[in-house]
Amino acid sequence: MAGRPTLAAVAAAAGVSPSTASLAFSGSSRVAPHTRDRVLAAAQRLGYPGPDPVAASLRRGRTGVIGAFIGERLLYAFRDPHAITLLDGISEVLGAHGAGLLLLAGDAGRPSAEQIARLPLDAAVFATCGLEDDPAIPLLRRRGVPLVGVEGPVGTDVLIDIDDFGGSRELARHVHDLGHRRVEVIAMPLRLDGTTGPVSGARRARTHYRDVRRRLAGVEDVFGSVPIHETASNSVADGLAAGRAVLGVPAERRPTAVIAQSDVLAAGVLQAAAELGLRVPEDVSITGFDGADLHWLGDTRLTTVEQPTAEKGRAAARAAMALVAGDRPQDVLLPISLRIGTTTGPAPRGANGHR
Amino acid sequence: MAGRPTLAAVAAAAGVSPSTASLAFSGSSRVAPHTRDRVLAAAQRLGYPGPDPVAASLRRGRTGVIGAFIGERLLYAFRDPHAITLLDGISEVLGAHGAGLLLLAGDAGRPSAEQIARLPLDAAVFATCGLEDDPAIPLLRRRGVPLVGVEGPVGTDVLIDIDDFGGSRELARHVHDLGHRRVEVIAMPLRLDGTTGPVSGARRARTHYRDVRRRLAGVEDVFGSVPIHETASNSVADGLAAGRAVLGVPAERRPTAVIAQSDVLAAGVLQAAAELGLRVPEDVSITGFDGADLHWLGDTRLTTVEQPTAEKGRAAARAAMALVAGDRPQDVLLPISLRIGTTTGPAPRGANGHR
DNA sequence: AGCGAGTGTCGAATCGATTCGATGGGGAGG
DNA sequence: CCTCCCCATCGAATCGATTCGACACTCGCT
Repeated sequence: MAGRPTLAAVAAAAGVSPSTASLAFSGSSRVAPHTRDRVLAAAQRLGYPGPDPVAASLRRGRTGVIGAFIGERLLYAFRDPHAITLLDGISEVLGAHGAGLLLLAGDAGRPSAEQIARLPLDAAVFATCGLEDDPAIPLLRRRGVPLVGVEGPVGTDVLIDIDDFGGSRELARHVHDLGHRRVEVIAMPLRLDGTTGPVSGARRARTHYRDVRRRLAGVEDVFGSVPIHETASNSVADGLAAGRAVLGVPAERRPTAVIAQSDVLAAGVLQAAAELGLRVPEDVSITGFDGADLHWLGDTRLTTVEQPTAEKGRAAARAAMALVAGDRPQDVLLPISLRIGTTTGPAPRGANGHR
Repeated sequence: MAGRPTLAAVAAAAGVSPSTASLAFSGSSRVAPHTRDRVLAAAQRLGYPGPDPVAASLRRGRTGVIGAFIGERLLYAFRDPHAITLLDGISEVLGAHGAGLLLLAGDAGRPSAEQIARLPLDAAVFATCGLEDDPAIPLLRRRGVPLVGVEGPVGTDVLIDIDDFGGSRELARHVHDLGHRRVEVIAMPLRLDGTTGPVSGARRARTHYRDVRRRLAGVEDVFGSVPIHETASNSVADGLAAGRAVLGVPAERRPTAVIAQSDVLAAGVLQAAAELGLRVPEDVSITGFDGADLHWLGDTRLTTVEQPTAEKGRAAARAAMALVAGDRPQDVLLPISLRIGTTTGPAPRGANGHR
């Protein structure tokens, strides 16, 4: 009688069997109100805090915990409003189901195998990491953990997706229609190795992230091969650095439009343009992707591809809950739309000469 | 033999007892290398993914999951770089220990009691919610879950704290020394009821958040009673709204200095000042609190009180791990320091008349 | 009064691993 | 050659609840 009271102790105190006590706590209608009250009173008296979640999980086979993988370290991932909104959507649905959200981030890139093996999970969502062959996937798969992928990884049970290619192409066409011919793409990391700068064809071909690859393809579908500048991570700071590199060149070599692969990167490029005294969109057009809420931009409205980020999160969470329940939910393809803002305009005259 | 293989099945296949197989997986030195290899080979052969975490948790009495309470909904909490940095610090330490971070947010303000009762937790950190008497605290306490508080809640086992009062007072003194006499505070929510606008004495006295209260007291220690404008949440948007209200009045009633209770709010006030054509710091001085990394401010360096946010998170996580291990860690008081930036300057002449 | 239906409670098996104390065998020392 | 000790392995209890099928009792109907 040293430790915390158990359900058995409560049952004994209430003069019922453990099974009845359990029924009383689970709110089953098969127990008489009178009996339930007696059990609850006994629990109150003994200071019993309710059934032990771990024991219940073992027996039930479900823990009520859904894991969310974020490719990077928390600090970096959450600099991105898009990632936060996505996670908020997930959290919203999970909360409504009484489930918990377990964050899986890594010190050095991703959660350790040990961590994955030791944590109780009913299902996992690959949220902000489009790594196509994340090593965690087979690990979890072997453990029988249902997997939901968001816009990226392969080998999951369900995929929540958007038309990256189509959206990117539509955006590129808009830029093309404005007369731009010298464009440059500022890309999110193509692989997880910290490389930055101009991207060679070989590296381009070995792009590790599906969303990155598809967005590139959309642009290339319109412009053909375009110069790509890779960033170390998807952040304003890296967008700024890339923007400086791409825009800080003699005017005749400077692109007239910069297509950033995310709004966060675009925000950095906007900063770089401001630093260099370039007017947007008169001197240079800048586009993003995501339709994130960049509150600090003030009046500037970024031309971007808007995706229903929160809904993407919700859909992912719903799919995860469905998988846990044993259903086989459908893949989801969410609509996206071009949003034309104030950061794109006609290409400057005479700027479209040779390159 | 239908479901996933169990440790017992592996043991049988390897020709050893379950206990030995368990030892082999836990990496105990008490098992012969030869035997371990045999067990591991059998596991490989059967596709055994390693010991079930839930069963292990039940037996061990520990789940390896630490909960983090964030007062608000994810979306709002993570708009604040300070909150993210704090959580990153927590995540860093937990990751190093192979523990997981379970996010506890709420649709409507906080996690439901049901959720708290059902989730497996070894300990919990009250991270970004300074609510002094959060109803979750007694709930968890009854369940025997060790609690760590960050700068706020009472009734936890360990408190990770900073000197809000001292820091705020030092900041206020700096403002006072610059000659400002007409100052106004823009406060984070005093209570969780969505009220905004000027704060009455009665409401001031019923401040629910400890950090808010202490920061107020620091200012009042220097300036005496000052007008307070309460915001609906700690966000740039609400800071902007408050800034408009406070600064958008005739110059003779306008404060010469605005003391915002967080950097995020201050960022909003800066925006409001810009909108109203007020120069900072010539026309109005603006201060923040936290020392967050507001990358979008460009050259503007906010005068603020800098706190070691990441270290606060790490300290909280270390305390949580220590509590789980059965230790009784000490409370932690972290140092803070005034950081004078470019947003404070001498009070405009002749502005300090009657109010 | 007898029978069937329905309701409330109970027993016992089960979820899957961990761990302590016991046991057996082999090697070293006398 | 015998004994003592140590090390690797094993048995069995345990963690705390859930759940299925069985059982007893009551009520209603004929």
